Amino acid sequence: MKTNALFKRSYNQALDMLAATQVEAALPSEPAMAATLGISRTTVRAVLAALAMRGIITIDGRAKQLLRLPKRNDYIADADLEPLADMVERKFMAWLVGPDCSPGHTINGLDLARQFGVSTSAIRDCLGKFSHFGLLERQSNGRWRTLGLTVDFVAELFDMRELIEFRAVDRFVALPKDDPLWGDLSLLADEHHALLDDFERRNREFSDLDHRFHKLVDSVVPNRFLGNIQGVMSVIFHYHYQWNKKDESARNHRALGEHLAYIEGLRSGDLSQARESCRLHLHTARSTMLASINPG
Amino acid sequence: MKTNALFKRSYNQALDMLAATQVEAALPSEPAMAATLGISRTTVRAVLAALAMRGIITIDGRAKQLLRLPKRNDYIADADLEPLADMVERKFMAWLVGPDCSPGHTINGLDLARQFGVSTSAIRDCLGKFSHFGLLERQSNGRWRTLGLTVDFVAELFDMRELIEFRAVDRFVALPKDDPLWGDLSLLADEHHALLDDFERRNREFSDLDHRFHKLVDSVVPNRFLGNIQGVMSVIFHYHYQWNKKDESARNHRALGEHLAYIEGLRSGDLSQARESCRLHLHTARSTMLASINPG
DNA sequence: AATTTGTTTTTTATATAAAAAGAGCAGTTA
DNA sequence: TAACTGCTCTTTTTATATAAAAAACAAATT
Repeated sequence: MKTNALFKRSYNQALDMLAATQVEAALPSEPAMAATLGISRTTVRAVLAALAMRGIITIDGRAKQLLRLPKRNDYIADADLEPLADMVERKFMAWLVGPDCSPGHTINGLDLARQFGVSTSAIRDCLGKFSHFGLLERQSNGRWRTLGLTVDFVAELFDMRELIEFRAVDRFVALPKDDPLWGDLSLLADEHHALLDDFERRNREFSDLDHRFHKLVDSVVPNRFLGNIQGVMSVIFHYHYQWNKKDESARNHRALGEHLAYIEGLRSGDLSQARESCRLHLHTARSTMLASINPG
Repeated sequence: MKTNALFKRSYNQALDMLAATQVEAALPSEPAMAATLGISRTTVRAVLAALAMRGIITIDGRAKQLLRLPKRNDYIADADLEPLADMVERKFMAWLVGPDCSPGHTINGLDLARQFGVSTSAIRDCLGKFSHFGLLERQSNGRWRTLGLTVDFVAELFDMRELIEFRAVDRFVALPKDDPLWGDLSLLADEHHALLDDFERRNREFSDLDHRFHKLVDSVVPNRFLGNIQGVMSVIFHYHYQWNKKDESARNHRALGEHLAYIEGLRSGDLSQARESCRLHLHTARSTMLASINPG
């Protein structure tokens, strides 16, 4: 049956909300809570019922009241709060780059299902997703073969990225000076400087900033296929950098500088300067990725 | 349970083989038949058992003999020989461009399953596939929304195609003169001329030739993400042109001519000529597609 | 009259079950 | 001794069943 991860997440969120409420205060209506939590009223009602059962609130028709502030052990342990598909994806990526899987390996879905503690359906969905990402191949007999996170794969991924981003740069430079994107770019530049100023403490925030910066640049050429490719890239980057913490700080510092040069290139209005600063940055990113995949 | 389309196809193929055999002749071994039909011995045995049951052959250990030649009604009707996934895909594409579906429409998986006469799992797989193709979108509440085969979609599809093929052209022109691809290109040019010479009768063969031509050009820049995009394109083209037979002959004739100019452009070694002939052809393809989607 | 709650109906996500197809082994035959 | 058959075990594919979540509806309250 379906997992109730949504319920558990919402329950904990509701506890957070109650923690900021006065005891004996009246609680908002069900539709209001549903809107706040971004879930359906059905789930809100399930959460409210559970809270009442635990003695945290009382419900009498539309009179809902907070009886006591939530305590630490009222929360549902976050062990199984992750959506199933995310968990499978995470474990699968770990398996894919781990020692149990070499490129060209034939995948045994049943075996993976047992290893991950999920049903074969979940594995099937996951395999389908990654095959669209080009990490797997479906053979004629219906079996799956890994292609692996190889040097070739990364090279092709970056080829595609460069193709797309170079075109975006061309369009970006040509934007009229009153386009709102220039303002967004300025804000991002400020964020870069702020991060540099407090780099020791905040360097881990770079990953998010990087994502937003490239997303902004690419947004001048909206294309849903590009979205797909960016999806692959963020999955790869996400897992990749999770396993390669070595030199993370130095890497981020260098990238920050390159971003600023890239932003200057865009602002200069000079196409060749913009292209060159973009090329430099993407080249560094490619080398970093290749070096950490192939550390030999 | 799993469909036995493979068994049925193999059974009919076996009948074809038997039709070319002498009555009372000894039949090949199971492994031999498995290799010939490209299936496992398990399925061969199921087919042989069915043939024996029908009195077409006798089996006694390894002594297998043809009793009588197969007749027309020995064949399994080809109604359900199509793999399930293909059938669902076909029906889904038809539904997607049909009157029951407008862009932005929320998809009811259960309803589609009933309409198509398949289980919801099959629909789910199909929706997953098309979402990677950018024709559908998954909403936060887990529902699917159609984006539809709109003008925007086609524009983005062709943007991507042009981006990829222009780059391929650059690389193609720079190939050394002894590269085997030049020979392949010559063969394709010959096929184009042969098709033009007998255009009245054979113009329907253009679709296949078109596919092979572009595949050859793009093969100079191997990239698995590109393969994904080409996958979308062939699905779209396949269904699109199936429903738009109008002006097909004239369209194919024009494209043949453009292909030949394109081939000349590549052979000339002159980059700007190659690019221009490519641009012209892709531009025509784009207009044709847009015109037939938006006939108003 | 506009919300809110209580209840019912739909729809989705996942596990389970079962058929189909593949893989492999041991004994047998040519 | 090399290939073949009969059998068993494994893996994949699909349908079905069921819990979770959403949506819709109706009665009640402010």
